[in-house]
Amino acid sequence: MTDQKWFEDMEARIPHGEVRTRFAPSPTGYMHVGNLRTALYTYLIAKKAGGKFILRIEDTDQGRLVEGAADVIYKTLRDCHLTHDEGPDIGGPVGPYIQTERRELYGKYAEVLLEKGGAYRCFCQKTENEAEGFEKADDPCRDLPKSESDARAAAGESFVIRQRIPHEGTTTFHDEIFGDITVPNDTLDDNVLIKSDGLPTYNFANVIDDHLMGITHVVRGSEYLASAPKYNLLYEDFGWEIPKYVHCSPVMRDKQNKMSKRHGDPSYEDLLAQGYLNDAVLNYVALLGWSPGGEQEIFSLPELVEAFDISGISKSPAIFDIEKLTYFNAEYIKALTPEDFTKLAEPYIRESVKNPAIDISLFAPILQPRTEKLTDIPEKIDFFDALPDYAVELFTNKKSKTNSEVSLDMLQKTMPALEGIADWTEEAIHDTLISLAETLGVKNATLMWPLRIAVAGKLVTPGGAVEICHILGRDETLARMKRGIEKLS
RNA sequence: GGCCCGUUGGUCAAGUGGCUAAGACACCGCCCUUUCACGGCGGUAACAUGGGUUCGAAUCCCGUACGGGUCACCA
Repeated sequence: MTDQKWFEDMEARIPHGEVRTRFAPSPTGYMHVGNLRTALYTYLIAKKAGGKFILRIEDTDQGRLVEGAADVIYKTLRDCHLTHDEGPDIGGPVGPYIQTERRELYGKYAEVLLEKGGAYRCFCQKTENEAEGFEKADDPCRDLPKSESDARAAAGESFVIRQRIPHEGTTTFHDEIFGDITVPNDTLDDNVLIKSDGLPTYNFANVIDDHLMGITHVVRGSEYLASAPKYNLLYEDFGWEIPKYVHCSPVMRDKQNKMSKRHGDPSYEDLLAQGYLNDAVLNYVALLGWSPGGEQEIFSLPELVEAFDISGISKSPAIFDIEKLTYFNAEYIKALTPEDFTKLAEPYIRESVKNPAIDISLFAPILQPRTEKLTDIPEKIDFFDALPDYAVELFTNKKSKTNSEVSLDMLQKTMPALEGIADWTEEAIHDTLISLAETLGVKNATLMWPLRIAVAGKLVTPGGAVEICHILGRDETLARMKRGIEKLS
């Protein structure tokens, strides 16, 4: 096959007439919150337009390869239901979808650019102290005659391929979020396109792949805003259509710094481990830097697809607020069916409640309305397995009108009542206690407070005395009350 | 430092020349209650700054300050 034919075939494969977006992470082994948000927006733009969402792995940095990193990406997308239509794991019409598997292709396009004059070989060796590189005007290779350049390359001399950027004029590009941006060309450097190991840099691979994959909207972090003019120049050199750019501002940890693993900020995986639900994280993250305009805040993924619009993305960076995430999480937990809640909460419940006699489905009603994070659960119910050694002072509560004597009295009168209950149901316990309080002429709290303290042994409990007694079972309840009476006597 | 970008309450944010400047989280108070919580009700709190333009500027223009990005054979 001639090269001409090869290029024609490549072009022929490009899909047209549909919105195509791509999430193009480099495989680092974990998912940043900011990355997740970019993936979400990318997905939403495609799906809102009925288009395709594509996954491409950008692994051209051989020095940073991480074992199994791509799997983390697949798993995250799957868990978040950001289903891609094409990608390394499922294939597609414009594959391969991993850049290292496309390596020879970049070389061919670089040759084309060399031919067109949009790039040149640079034979200068990189040195540590000259990390800034040569001033482009001084780069002796920029004006090397093509014949000499070809000869030295043929002779096996090591080189990189650099983009030849005009010294004069300005370049303007349009971003969907920031609008038109114009920069003087003399502030742009002749970046390396092909490294000496033959692999492309991000700057080149991106342009080639986005074109060959028919990408219509390039969604990425705003750190690429500065190099966007160079990409435009590349598209122009090739005579290719320029995609729409969507540069998203970063997610920050505070006013000054981006969120980062280094600073100990949580990644997506960390958040899950901290007891956050992936749907809640996704919902929160969607609203971090994007506003639907209305007052709705809780959105399912299909609702996000419906509501999403690029014009709602904000220009300025957004600070990640774990407290608001926690609020979303609590809302999502409350919205769970009791069955789903129990299933999700089981491992956390079992951390504290090892007694197999206790039916853990009983916990949903008391835990679900007051659980912000799944990891809060073990501490909340730690008294079920073993009664803590508590202070008698807990029996004293002003609002409930209780003190040691009152509590002792209440406990002693409550015991026989509970012993007499036929069916140990929540309703029966409740009714028995309420009518007893009425008979005794005391307010409900005066009766309930000492009971709750006696059976739980702590001040703050999920649920009230009735629910706790019910879960504990009659024998354990009575045993704990007896301990309370002994304590008070 | 050059170039580019941004700036509404503590945080996320609505707002596109007519505002008494939404809403949410957080915070505070009150109510309810079998504790805490949940729930209900209410409250504190913002247009970085100086000049223009205009009958009128959070909204348009210019400057200043502050913050960010970028200037790698990393992405």
